[in-house]
Amino acid sequence: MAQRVLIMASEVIREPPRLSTMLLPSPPLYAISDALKSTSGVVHMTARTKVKQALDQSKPGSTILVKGWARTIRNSKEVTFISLNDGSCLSGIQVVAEPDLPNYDEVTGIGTGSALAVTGLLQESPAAGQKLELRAQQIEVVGGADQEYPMQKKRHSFEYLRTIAHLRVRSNTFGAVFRVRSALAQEVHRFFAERGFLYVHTPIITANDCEGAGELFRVTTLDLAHPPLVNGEIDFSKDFFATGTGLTVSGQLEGELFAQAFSDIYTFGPTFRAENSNTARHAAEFWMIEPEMAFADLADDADLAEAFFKRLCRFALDHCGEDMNFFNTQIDKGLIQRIEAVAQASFARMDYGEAIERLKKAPVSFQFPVEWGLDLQSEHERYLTEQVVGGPVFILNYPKEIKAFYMRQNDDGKTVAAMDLLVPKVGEIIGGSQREERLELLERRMLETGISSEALSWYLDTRRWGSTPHAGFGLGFERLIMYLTGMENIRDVIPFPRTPRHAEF
RNA sequence: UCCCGAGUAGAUCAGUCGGUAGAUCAGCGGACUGUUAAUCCGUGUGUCGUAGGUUCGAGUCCUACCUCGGGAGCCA
Repeated sequence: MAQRVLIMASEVIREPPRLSTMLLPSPPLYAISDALKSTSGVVHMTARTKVKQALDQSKPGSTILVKGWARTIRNSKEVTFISLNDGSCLSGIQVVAEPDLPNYDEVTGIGTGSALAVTGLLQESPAAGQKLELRAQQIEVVGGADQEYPMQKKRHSFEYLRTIAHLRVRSNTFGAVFRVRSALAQEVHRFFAERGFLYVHTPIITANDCEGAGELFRVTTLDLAHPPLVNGEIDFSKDFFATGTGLTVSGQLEGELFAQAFSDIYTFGPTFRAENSNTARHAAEFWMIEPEMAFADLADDADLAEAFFKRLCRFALDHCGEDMNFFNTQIDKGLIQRIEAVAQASFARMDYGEAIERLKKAPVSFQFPVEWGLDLQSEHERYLTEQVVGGPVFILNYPKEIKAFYMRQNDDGKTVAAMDLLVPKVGEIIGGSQREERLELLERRMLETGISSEALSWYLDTRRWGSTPHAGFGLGFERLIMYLTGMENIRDVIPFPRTPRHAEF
């Protein structure tokens, strides 16, 4: 029976759906074999093989079909070499074309960036540089590229490549960045799934601007040229949601609600901040991972953050080897050694008070003052993680005045149970806290900081009924990717970066 | 938003004392039986960011603006 189903399935793939079968669900279009899609009229007898598979698993002597984009073309009178890359791995496959091809003239004339479908014999390469190569029997120019193609074989500056973000993904560096990014995103989900964390999709559109994490982007359907007014002010009761709304700056508050039902949860989604930040570390749209645990305190929170961060380092080293080697040689010479050290390290933990003492005793002069009660500046954070500790360090228990209203107040009356994880080169990469679970203390703190308890009544309800000690943190996904790849600008680890004045692509 | 720097060929950059611009790579033409940032020969390439100003004369000096980059703040 199973065999019969298989045969039927293959028949479905070979033939377009007929009227008599239309009562059944239509086979998905993508199931139609590439073999039938050739526009040249020539039917390829082999299914497409990805370059990674061809190089890793295929045996010399087999005939395969690969499809991809030409990175470099080197031709001489009797032989032409094409490096074909399809994004499945950093390496391209070397296609060897000789004049016996019927369209050899066409092949020698193609430009960098052309899309090709190559059928050929996989064979061991007689020359150095690659083990295997593809001796072409047939080359179809699927999509040509002329000399206007803006990417050259030569190395380009990242600044220039940002202006062609739609094409830069075809380069070695950005191929590696986005393969690592994808692999790490999947590992984030695996990490939490293994620990029984619930993945929650918190809303993108929000009506609360209470967290103070940044300026909101406004979301509205009002006619901006003629907005409805009440007493000279815009009347948001006429807006789509009957209230002022914006894009979320954090999923944390909603994440806390879910933690009070599912115990351990996390969010992983886009976050938006309308700050006019012009730095290598800030984007207006970025992705953030925010776990939240009920029945947990600050130490549990730091434990989770440490396990999480080390796991991601280990994963990048073990499963993104080719791309990581590329970063280690081309982008950041000490990268692998540094990440290896972090993956094995025990992260230091230091109270804010001790950090201040250390900074005061430091034999260097800082541009900004060091005083208990003042926030740590970038230069201070860098000194702590790079000079004092020489590795990742949690700074714990900050003065309450410089931290958010929801953080749990410590018994000393001066500090809150906040933590920042600082790492060399990047600085702050994780920020988290134990949350204030005591209703009265939370309400008092909101009053002090001028946050409306009416607008957050749903948040306060979790403290009213079945409140638990709980804690969580936020990890900026792009900062993680920067740290793991050695890339120094956030705009180069996100596909189409949104920063002030930039929303193209 | 503040401070600093930059903007010259398709790309990366040089351009001296103020005298209307040059290198490399890419491109194009040719050569080459195995290249791999291929090599060799030949060849073309400019609103010098924009607008003013000083000057006999401005890529160069001055002013304003625009854009980009670095640093800072905000934070992840």
